[in-house]
Amino acid sequence: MTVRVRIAPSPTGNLHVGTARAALFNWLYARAKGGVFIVRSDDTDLERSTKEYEQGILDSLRWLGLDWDEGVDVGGPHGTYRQSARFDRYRQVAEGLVASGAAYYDNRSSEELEAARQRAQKEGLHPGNYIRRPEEAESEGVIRLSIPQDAAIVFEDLVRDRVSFEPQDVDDFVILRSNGVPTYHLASTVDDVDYGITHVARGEDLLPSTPKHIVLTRAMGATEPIYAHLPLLFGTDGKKLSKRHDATSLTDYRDAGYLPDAVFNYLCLLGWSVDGDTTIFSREEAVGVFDLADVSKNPATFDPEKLQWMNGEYIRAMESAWFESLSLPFVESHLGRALTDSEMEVFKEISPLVQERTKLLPEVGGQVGFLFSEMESYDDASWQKVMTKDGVTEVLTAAIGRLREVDTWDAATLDSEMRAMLAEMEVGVGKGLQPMRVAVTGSSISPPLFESMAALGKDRTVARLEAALRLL
RNA sequence: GGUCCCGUCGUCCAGGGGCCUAGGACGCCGGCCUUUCAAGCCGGAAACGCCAGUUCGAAUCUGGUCGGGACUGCCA
Repeated sequence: MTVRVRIAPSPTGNLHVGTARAALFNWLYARAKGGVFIVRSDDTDLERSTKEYEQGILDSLRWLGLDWDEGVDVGGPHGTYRQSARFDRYRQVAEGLVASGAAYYDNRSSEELEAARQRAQKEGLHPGNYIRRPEEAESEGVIRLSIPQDAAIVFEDLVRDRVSFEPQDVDDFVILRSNGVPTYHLASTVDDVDYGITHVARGEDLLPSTPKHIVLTRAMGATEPIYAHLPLLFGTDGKKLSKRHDATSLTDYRDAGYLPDAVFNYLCLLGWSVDGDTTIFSREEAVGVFDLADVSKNPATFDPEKLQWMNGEYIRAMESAWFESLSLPFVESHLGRALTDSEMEVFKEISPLVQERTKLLPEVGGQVGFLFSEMESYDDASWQKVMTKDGVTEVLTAAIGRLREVDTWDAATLDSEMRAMLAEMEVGVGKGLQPMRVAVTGSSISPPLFESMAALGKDRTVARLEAALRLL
C-alpha cells in the first residue's frame, strides 16, 4: 500500500507554525516511505476563506521546502484542490447517508437543543446524549450523523497507541448545514476517502473529533485511515501558541530573517528527534530516519531563543557569497538605497566578519551601516561607557597623528601601528582601542576594529576620529 | 461540569526493567581565548510530579492521586 498523506490548511489566515509543523511531519512521512503528499484547501468556511491566504499558505509551504505531489488525481492548481469545488459531492454523500438511515435531518432550534442538554444532564445521562435522533422524521434543517450506540469506538493511533471513546460521549454532529454547505467534518472525511488517504497526521486538538470521522467513514462503507495525533505546540508562556503573544505565522519568521533550513530543522525537533545527540541535520537526514511512530506524545513549547541560536548556526555554516546575497537586501533597506559598486567591494570585504556574529539577517544592516553612511549619532550607552573616561582625548589625538603617517592601509599594518602606539603611551590595548571603536563605528559593539578601519579607508577613519575628538 | 490526551533539567529531545551516581541541545553561571560583540573551547548548577503496588531490582510495568492541556459550534 502506497502511503498517501495530506495537509489540509484552512485559508483563513497565514500558515500557522502549528500547521507548518503538521505539514512537515506529513511531508517527512511521505518522503520517508516513498509516498504521496497532497495539499488541499479546506475552504468550507466561506465567510473567512480567501484566495490570498490560500496563495500565501502555498508560498509558505514552498519556502519551508515542502514540495507536494502534482497530478495525483487532484484537480486544482499546483496539484492542490479546493473543497469549495466539491460541495455537490459532499451534499450527495450526506443525502445518501440519510437515505441509508445513517444520518437524519434535524430542524430543532438551538434553544430546544440547549433545553435537551439540560434535561440530559439532570437525568445523569452522558452529555453527548442530548443530541440524538428525534422521534418524528424531518425533511429539512441540518443533517446530523447518527452515532450507533452499540459499541465503543476504538482505534490504534500511531502516536498515542490505543484510544477509545464510548459512543454515548459522541454526539450526533452536523455534517451538512441548513444552507447546504458541508461542515469540516464531512468534507474532510469524504475527501480522505475519495482520495485514498492512508494516514492522517494532524494536531491533537482533533483527537476528540476522530471518533466522529471514524463513524462517518464507516457509514460511507469505507475503512478509516491510520491516525497519528501530533502533540500540540505551546508558546513560551506555557499556554497555547497564540497570535497575541507569539509570532505564529511562518511569514513572520521569514520576514524576521530566519532561514527556511533553520526553521525546518527546529520544527522537526518539536516532538521528534533523529537520536539522543543530533541537533543540526538536513532535510535528507531527517527523511532517512523519520517515522510517525517515533513522534513524542507530549506537547512542546516553542522556544524562539533556540530557533535564533539555530539560525545563527545555519548562517555561519553557509557559503560567504550566499550570505552576502541574502543579507544585501537588508543592508540596502537599512540605508534606504542601493550600494554602489565600490561599496559592494567594501561590503564583500567585511561580510565574513559580520557573518560570524549574525543570528538574524536584518541585523547585518546595523552592523555595517557605519561603512556606508556618515555618522549622525553615536550609540548613547557606548558613548557614556567609553568616551567619558580619562585619557580618551590623548588616545584619539595620538591615533590621529599616527594614522596620518600610515602608508599601507590594511588591517595588519593598522594592528601593529596602534599596538606600538599604545605601548609607547603605556595604555592598555583594551582600554585604548575602545574609544577608537566608538569614534569610528559609533558603537562599542562592532566588527573587529582594524578590519573596520581598513574597510572605511584612511580619510574617513581620520575624519571620524577628529569628529569624535571635537565632541569631547 | 463532562469526555479524552499528556506528565524526564527553566525549555526541546534521548532513555521503555539492571548499561542511569539519567545523556545531548538551547538558555543560565564560571573560566579560557581576545581590541569590543559574537563565535570557539573548558567547566558548573539544573529533571524522572506524588503515593502505593509488581519485582532481587522501577525513570522505565500497574493502580491511584495531583498537575497541565485539548475538545465540548450550522469554526476548522
